[in-house]
Amino acid sequence: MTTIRGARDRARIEVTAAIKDEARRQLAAEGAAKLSLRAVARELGMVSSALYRYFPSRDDLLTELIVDAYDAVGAAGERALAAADPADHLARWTAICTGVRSWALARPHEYALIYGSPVPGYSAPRRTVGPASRVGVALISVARDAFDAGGIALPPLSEDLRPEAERLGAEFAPGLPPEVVAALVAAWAQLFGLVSFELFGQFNSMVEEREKLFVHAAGRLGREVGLLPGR
Amino acid sequence: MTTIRGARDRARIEVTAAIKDEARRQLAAEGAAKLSLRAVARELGMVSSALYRYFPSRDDLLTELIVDAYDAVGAAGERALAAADPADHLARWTAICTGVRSWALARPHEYALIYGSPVPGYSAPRRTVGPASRVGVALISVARDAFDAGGIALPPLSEDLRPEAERLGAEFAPGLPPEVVAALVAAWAQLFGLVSFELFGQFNSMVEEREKLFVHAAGRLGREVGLLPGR
DNA sequence: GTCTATAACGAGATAGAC
DNA sequence: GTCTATCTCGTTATAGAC
Repeated sequence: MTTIRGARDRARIEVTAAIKDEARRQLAAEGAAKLSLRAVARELGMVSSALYRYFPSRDDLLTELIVDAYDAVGAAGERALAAADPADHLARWTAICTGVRSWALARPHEYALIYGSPVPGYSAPRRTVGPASRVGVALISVARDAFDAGGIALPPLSEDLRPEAERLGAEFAPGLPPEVVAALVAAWAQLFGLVSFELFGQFNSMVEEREKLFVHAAGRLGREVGLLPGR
Repeated sequence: MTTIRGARDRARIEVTAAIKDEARRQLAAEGAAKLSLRAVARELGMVSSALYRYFPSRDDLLTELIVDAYDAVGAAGERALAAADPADHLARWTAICTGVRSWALARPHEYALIYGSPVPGYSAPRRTVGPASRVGVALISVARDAFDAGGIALPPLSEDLRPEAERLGAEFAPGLPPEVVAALVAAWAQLFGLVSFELFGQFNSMVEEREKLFVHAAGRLGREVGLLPGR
């Protein structure tokens, strides 16, 4: 898409990356709420006003970090999915889940940025929505493969939730029955509940074997969506 | 527990409450990372050094807010449980879940304080552990009632997770089989995944009927733990 | 055109002397 | 407990270097 034309463009890309790297360091040290353009500039030996050539505002820098984080966790899930046994739908599902978890454990502050408390005063713009859905899209793709390969059997949905599930399915997972769509949305949120509890310390001095518990729970989530192993 | 002796104690209690109220207001406006004793004092017309007579440090004030929040969400779950049909185990489970969700929707910033991103530089002391487990204890009690009333049937646990589940069960849910214990821990985390996704904006411009989806998912969580309706 | 630097604004936090 | 001097912040205007 973007072609690099010369030294000028290359320098711009490098400086942009340096700004984001430094911003991520501050994210880890102080949290997103205290991310400051001035501190980033100071650390890079620049003057704060120079940053505005690269990011029109502090919120735009935040948005870039958020989009990058969503893309990174999405890519981690997709990579894990690509490496899984293509014939085992439940294994593919669990692969996405463990891919997400591994990424989160490796980059806890970026995880907190996107799945933790909202940043006070910041409101995410539309362009975060697409990247934010990448993990969900990957989960949907596994459910669709399993459905196409042999159907998925789930108990019927209650009448009051079916219209919503049908609407969601039409928009995000066309072709999948509403029972699966409802289970998918719930499993999607619940997956991140497992990761957040581990990362945010709720399991401290309680759960020791976190990976084993996670794999177990992720598998049960897959079954909730109707997936069966080895099909 | 604490007996109120006179006007001095009453004044102390009132000031303490006023400090916490103001701190909670700042939590909502600026986030936990920016909670500042000075700002609280200023807003109350006090001088910052005076606050140290009530809270030895900013972290102690934070701890108090965290303990209060855990107690409040725990009490909300327990209250909802007490109001549910005692004969319907699945309804009792779902009652706890909706009680937690309602509390979270009513006090989103206190929810974020305890279930959102960790506060940079703050490390929760031991005394938060007890209050933090109240919701979990309520969920366990429902599972125990159902188990005592007629047993719970779940597929056996994989060998590599069983020791951990047995250890957890011995410590937190004695008498319950390890399959139920593992399901309980996972469901506990997943419940807050559902609430966090709704509260932290992941459902924005996506899920509309959030309560309906939540009730559905909470019921499925209860079934994952082995609960059946009306028993 | 592209970038950086200087300076300034209004708002707010902070440290220390008193 | 008060006051002040000095920091921080995001952001903008402007001027000049490449």
